[in-house]
Amino acid sequence: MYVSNDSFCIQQIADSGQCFRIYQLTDNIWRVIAKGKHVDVQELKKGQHKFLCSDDDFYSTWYDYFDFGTNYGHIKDMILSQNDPYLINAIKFGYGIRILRQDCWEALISFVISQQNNIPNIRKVIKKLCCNSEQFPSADVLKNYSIDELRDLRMGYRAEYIHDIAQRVASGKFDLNALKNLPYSEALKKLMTLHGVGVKVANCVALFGLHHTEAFPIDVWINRIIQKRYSGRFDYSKFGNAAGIIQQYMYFYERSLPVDT
DNA sequence: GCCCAGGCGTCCC
DNA sequence: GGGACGCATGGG
Repeated sequence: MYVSNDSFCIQQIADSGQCFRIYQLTDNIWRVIAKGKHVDVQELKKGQHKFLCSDDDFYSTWYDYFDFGTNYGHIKDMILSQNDPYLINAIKFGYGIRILRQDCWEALISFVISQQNNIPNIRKVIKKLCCNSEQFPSADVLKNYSIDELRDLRMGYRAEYIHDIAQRVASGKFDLNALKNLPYSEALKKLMTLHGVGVKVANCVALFGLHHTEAFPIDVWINRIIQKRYSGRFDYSKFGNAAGIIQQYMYFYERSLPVDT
């Protein structure tokens, strides 16, 4: 299945820090694991990819996952029209970034693990959590792990959070499915009732797991950008539903720059 | 040994 | 409501 799209780059998405289960197989092929299965994606040249799967599989699974129903060209044009030099450079650099439509549960657990952690390590822990399989453990499976067993997966102090969240979701005390019907601000509030989920993690779950693209997660990198490039003030709310996408362009671009620039 | 990484809960004011 | 602090782990 050939895909031609100027706003899609599998390498950039793999390195964008929004998902942790895309693995580089060769110099131009990446394996994407999601929804209990995988697809290998080959970059032929800029803006042109080959999905190594059937057309049926592409349209029933991966079209939605990679958010191909959204026109990122239009979103970029809207952002570019603001004439913000930093954002212009960020979009030029991260032209192939998109917001994936990930599973909410996986996003929740992944971003609890992500706190005070670095991306290579996050990927490693999640891989162990999945027992090297393509199936991300459900709440029903995770609830049976003891805190010590979770610690053995090198989660550190986050093991207690994961344990507690798995109990609450598996027991139905926390209704993950109900989250999907809530508007952004209410979903955020609900998420933050979970032990180990603060403002940042809740926003990541809202953005990557619930596709609330007005969410604007602020981690150490984004905070640094706001301090360094915007004198401590950045009004992301003016971008509305594009705020979360802008956040990804900024995050991806800043991390590519050499220090002290 | 130090500092940093897609932070958060707790304590204290 | 804000500021300091501890927290596991791995890499530079």
